[in-house]
Amino acid sequence: MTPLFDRAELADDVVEGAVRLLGAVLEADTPDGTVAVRLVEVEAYRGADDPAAHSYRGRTARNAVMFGPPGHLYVYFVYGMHFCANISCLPDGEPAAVLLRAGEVVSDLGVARVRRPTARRDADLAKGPARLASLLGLRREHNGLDVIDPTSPVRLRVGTPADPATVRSGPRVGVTAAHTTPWRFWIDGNPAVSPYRPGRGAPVFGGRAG
DNA sequence: GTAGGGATTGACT
DNA sequence: GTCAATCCCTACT
Repeated sequence: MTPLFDRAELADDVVEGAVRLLGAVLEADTPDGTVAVRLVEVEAYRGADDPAAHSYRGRTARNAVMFGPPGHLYVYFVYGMHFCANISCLPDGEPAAVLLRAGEVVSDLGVARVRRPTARRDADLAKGPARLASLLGLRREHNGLDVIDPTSPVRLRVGTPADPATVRSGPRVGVTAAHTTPWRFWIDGNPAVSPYRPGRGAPVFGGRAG
Protein backbone atom coordinates (compact mmCIF):
# COMPACT_ATOMS: atom_id res chain seq x y z
CA MET A 1 0.00 0.00 0.00
CA THR A 2 1.68 3.20 -1.13
CA PRO A 3 1.01 6.69 0.32
CA LEU A 4 -1.58 9.05 -1.10
CA PHE A 5 -0.51 11.01 -4.17
CA ASP A 6 0.99 14.44 -3.52
CA ARG A 7 -1.56 17.10 -4.46
CA ALA A 8 1.25 19.56 -5.28
CA GLU A 9 2.26 17.28 -8.17
CA LEU A 10 -1.01 18.21 -9.87
CA ALA A 11 -0.97 21.92 -9.12
CA ASP A 12 1.78 23.42 -11.25
CA ASP A 13 1.15 22.12 -14.78
CA VAL A 14 -1.48 19.85 -16.31
CA VAL A 15 0.86 18.22 -18.83
CA GLU A 16 3.44 17.51 -16.15
CA GLY A 17 0.64 16.34 -13.90
CA ALA A 18 -0.60 13.94 -16.57
CA VAL A 19 2.85 12.36 -16.93
CA ARG A 20 3.24 12.12 -13.16
CA LEU A 21 -0.08 10.26 -12.95
CA LEU A 22 1.26 7.45 -15.14
CA GLY A 23 1.95 4.60 -12.76
CA ALA A 24 -0.14 6.05 -9.94
CA VAL A 25 -2.87 3.85 -8.49
CA LEU A 26 -6.55 4.78 -8.25
CA GLU A 27 -8.36 2.74 -5.61
CA ALA A 28 -12.15 2.62 -5.29
CA ASP A 29 -14.54 0.99 -2.85
CA THR A 30 -17.27 -0.65 -4.92
CA PRO A 31 -20.31 -2.71 -3.86
CA ASP A 32 -18.33 -5.79 -4.93
CA GLY A 33 -15.18 -4.89 -3.00
CA THR A 34 -12.17 -2.64 -3.40
CA VAL A 35 -10.58 -2.39 -6.83
CA ALA A 36 -7.29 -0.64 -7.61
CA VAL A 37 -5.87 0.15 -11.04
CA ARG A 38 -2.44 1.46 -12.00
CA LEU A 39 -2.85 4.23 -14.58
CA VAL A 40 -1.09 3.49 -17.86
CA GLU A 41 -2.74 5.99 -20.23
CA VAL A 42 -3.96 9.56 -19.64
CA GLU A 43 -4.82 12.74 -21.55
CA ALA A 44 -4.38 16.39 -20.50
CA TYR A 45 -7.09 19.01 -21.05
CA ARG A 46 -6.62 22.64 -20.14
CA GLY A 47 -8.60 25.79 -19.73
CA ALA A 48 -9.82 28.26 -22.27
CA ASP A 49 -6.98 27.90 -24.79
CA ASP A 50 -7.75 24.24 -25.54
CA PRO A 51 -10.74 23.83 -27.89
CA ALA A 52 -10.96 20.13 -27.02
CA ALA A 53 -11.43 20.79 -23.29
CA HIS A 54 -14.87 20.91 -21.73
CA SER A 55 -13.77 24.12 -20.03
CA TYR A 56 -13.11 25.84 -23.37
CA ARG A 57 -16.42 27.71 -23.38
CA GLY A 58 -16.28 28.73 -19.76
CA ARG A 59 -17.53 27.42 -16.47
CA THR A 60 -20.83 25.49 -16.43
CA ALA A 61 -22.56 23.21 -13.94
CA ARG A 62 -21.03 20.18 -15.64
CA ASN A 63 -17.39 21.25 -15.80
CA ALA A 64 -17.23 23.16 -12.49
CA VAL A 65 -14.82 20.64 -10.97
CA MET A 66 -12.25 21.47 -13.64
CA PHE A 67 -12.23 25.02 -12.27
CA GLY A 68 -11.78 23.89 -8.67
CA PRO A 69 -8.71 22.83 -6.67
CA PRO A 70 -6.45 19.96 -7.87
CA GLY A 71 -6.95 16.34 -6.93
CA HIS A 72 -10.71 16.10 -7.35
CA LEU A 73 -12.73 13.72 -9.56
CA TYR A 74 -14.46 15.17 -12.60
CA VAL A 75 -16.93 12.52 -13.81
CA TYR A 76 -19.09 13.17 -16.85
CA PHE A 77 -21.64 11.20 -18.86
CA VAL A 78 -21.17 10.61 -22.59
CA TYR A 79 -22.94 8.95 -25.50
CA GLY A 80 -26.01 8.36 -23.37
CA MET A 81 -24.48 5.37 -21.59
CA HIS A 82 -20.89 5.81 -20.43
CA PHE A 83 -19.05 7.68 -17.70
CA CYS A 84 -15.53 9.05 -18.01
CA ALA A 85 -13.34 10.12 -15.09
CA ASN A 86 -10.78 12.91 -14.82
CA ILE A 87 -8.62 14.27 -12.02
CA SER A 88 -8.58 18.05 -11.73
CA CYS A 89 -5.27 19.90 -11.97
CA LEU A 90 -3.96 23.44 -11.41
CA PRO A 91 -4.92 25.70 -8.50
CA ASP A 92 -8.49 26.72 -7.67
CA GLY A 93 -9.80 29.01 -10.42
CA GLU A 94 -7.61 27.61 -13.23
CA PRO A 95 -9.50 25.00 -15.31
CA ALA A 96 -7.65 21.79 -16.19
CA ALA A 97 -8.05 18.05 -15.82
CA VAL A 98 -6.43 14.77 -16.78
CA LEU A 99 -8.68 12.14 -18.39
CA LEU A 100 -7.99 8.64 -17.07
CA ARG A 101 -7.98 6.57 -20.26
CA ALA A 102 -6.71 3.16 -19.14
CA GLY A 103 -5.18 1.20 -16.31
CA GLU A 104 -4.00 -2.24 -15.26
CA VAL A 105 -5.71 -3.96 -12.34
CA VAL A 106 -3.48 -4.14 -9.29
CA SER A 107 -6.08 -5.57 -6.92
CA ASP A 108 -8.42 -7.30 -6.48
CA LEU A 109 -8.43 -9.24 -9.72
CA GLY A 110 -11.31 -11.42 -8.61
CA VAL A 111 -13.46 -8.42 -7.79
CA ALA A 112 -12.50 -6.76 -11.07
CA ARG A 113 -13.57 -9.81 -13.07
CA VAL A 114 -16.91 -9.84 -11.30
CA ARG A 115 -17.43 -6.17 -12.09
CA ARG A 116 -16.53 -6.51 -15.78
CA PRO A 117 -17.56 -10.04 -16.73
CA THR A 118 -17.50 -9.31 -20.47
CA ALA A 119 -13.75 -8.52 -20.49
CA ARG A 120 -12.08 -11.31 -22.41
CA ARG A 121 -8.59 -10.67 -21.06
CA ASP A 122 -7.36 -9.09 -17.84
CA ALA A 123 -5.69 -6.35 -19.87
CA ASP A 124 -9.15 -5.35 -21.14
CA LEU A 125 -10.66 -4.77 -17.68
CA ALA A 126 -9.83 -1.04 -17.64
CA LYS A 127 -8.71 -0.54 -21.26
CA GLY A 128 -10.54 2.66 -22.23
CA PRO A 129 -11.95 5.56 -20.21
CA ALA A 130 -15.51 4.24 -19.93
CA ARG A 131 -14.30 0.76 -19.03
CA LEU A 132 -12.03 2.19 -16.34
CA ALA A 133 -14.87 4.25 -14.88
CA SER A 134 -17.20 1.25 -15.04
CA LEU A 135 -14.71 -1.04 -13.31
CA LEU A 136 -14.17 1.43 -10.47
CA GLY A 137 -17.91 2.16 -10.27
CA LEU A 138 -17.36 5.87 -10.91
CA ARG A 139 -20.65 7.62 -11.58
CA ARG A 140 -22.25 11.03 -11.39
CA GLU A 141 -22.41 10.88 -7.60
CA HIS A 142 -18.61 10.66 -7.42
CA ASN A 143 -18.20 13.96 -9.26
CA GLY A 144 -16.21 16.40 -7.14
CA LEU A 145 -14.75 13.81 -4.74
CA ASP A 146 -11.34 14.62 -3.28
CA VAL A 147 -9.10 11.66 -4.15
CA ILE A 148 -6.24 12.93 -1.96
CA ASP A 149 -8.15 12.10 1.21
CA PRO A 150 -7.73 8.84 3.16
CA THR A 151 -11.44 8.82 4.06
CA SER A 152 -12.64 9.16 0.47
CA PRO A 153 -14.27 6.13 -1.22
CA VAL A 154 -11.97 6.80 -4.19
CA ARG A 155 -8.29 7.37 -3.41
CA LEU A 156 -5.24 8.20 -5.50
CA ARG A 157 -1.95 6.62 -4.41
CA VAL A 158 1.67 6.98 -5.50
CA GLY A 159 1.77 3.42 -6.84
CA THR A 160 4.72 2.57 -9.06
CA PRO A 161 5.56 5.69 -11.09
CA ALA A 162 6.36 5.08 -14.74
CA ASP A 163 9.97 5.06 -15.89
CA PRO A 164 10.25 8.33 -17.90
CA ALA A 165 12.12 6.43 -20.61
CA THR A 166 9.00 4.35 -21.29
CA VAL A 167 6.53 7.26 -21.51
CA ARG A 168 5.24 8.05 -25.00
CA SER A 169 2.99 10.88 -26.21
CA GLY A 170 0.69 11.47 -29.14
CA PRO A 171 -2.60 13.08 -30.19
CA ARG A 172 -5.63 12.64 -27.95
CA VAL A 173 -8.16 9.96 -28.82
CA GLY A 174 -11.61 10.64 -30.19
CA VAL A 175 -11.49 14.40 -29.90
CA THR A 176 -12.95 16.49 -32.69
CA ALA A 177 -10.94 19.62 -31.97
CA ALA A 178 -7.20 20.14 -31.52
CA HIS A 179 -6.42 16.64 -32.67
CA THR A 180 -2.80 17.54 -33.33
CA THR A 181 -2.03 18.54 -29.73
CA PRO A 182 0.07 15.62 -28.42
CA TRP A 183 -1.40 15.58 -24.95
CA ARG A 184 -2.07 11.87 -24.67
CA PHE A 185 0.54 10.02 -22.62
CA TRP A 186 0.98 6.31 -22.11
CA ILE A 187 3.43 3.68 -20.87
CA ASP A 188 4.99 2.13 -23.94
CA GLY A 189 4.31 -1.56 -24.41
CA ASN A 190 1.75 -1.88 -21.64
CA PRO A 191 -1.01 -4.27 -22.79
CA ALA A 192 -3.76 -2.22 -21.10
CA VAL A 193 -3.16 0.88 -23.27
CA SER A 194 -6.20 1.49 -25.47
CA PRO A 195 -5.95 1.50 -29.29
CA TYR A 196 -5.67 4.89 -30.97
CA ARG A 197 -8.71 6.14 -32.81
CA PRO A 198 -8.76 9.52 -34.52
CA GLY A 199 -11.57 11.90 -33.68
CA ARG A 200 -14.21 12.92 -36.21
CA GLY A 201 -12.52 14.74 -39.05
CA ALA A 202 -9.06 14.17 -37.65
CA PRO A 203 -6.33 12.91 -39.96
CA VAL A 204 -4.91 9.48 -39.22
CA PHE A 205 -1.73 10.23 -37.34
CA GLY A 206 0.56 8.38 -34.99
CA GLY A 207 -0.46 4.85 -35.80
CA ARG A 208 -1.23 2.41 -33.05
CA ALA A 209 -0.25 2.91 -29.44
CA GLY A 210 1.81 0.64 -27.28
C1' DG B 1 -38.46 24.76 -26.22
C1' DT B 2 -35.73 22.01 -29.22
C1' DA B 3 -31.93 20.22 -32.34
C1' DG B 4 -27.34 18.41 -32.84
C1' DG B 5 -23.59 15.91 -31.34
C1' DG B 6 -20.36 13.82 -28.05
C1' DA B 7 -12.94 12.89 -24.36
C1' DT B 8 -17.22 5.28 -26.20
C1' DT B 9 -18.12 0.58 -26.39
C1' DG B 10 -19.65 -3.92 -27.99
C1' DA B 11 -21.85 -6.43 -31.50
C1' DC B 12 -21.97 -7.52 -36.06
C1' DT B 13 -20.62 -7.89 -41.54
C1' DG C 1 -14.24 -2.66 -41.39
C1' DT C 2 -19.31 -0.46 -39.92
C1' DC C 3 -23.02 0.82 -36.87
C1' DA C 4 -26.51 1.32 -33.17
C1' DA C 5 -27.37 2.41 -28.44
C1' DT C 6 -29.07 6.45 -25.70
C1' DC C 7 -29.12 10.82 -22.61
C1' DC C 8 -27.15 14.97 -21.24
C1' DC C 9 -25.19 19.32 -22.37
C1' DT C 10 -24.81 23.24 -25.10
C1' DA C 11 -26.29 26.50 -28.37
C1' DC C 12 -29.70 28.61 -30.77
C1' DT C 13 -34.72 29.90 -31.88
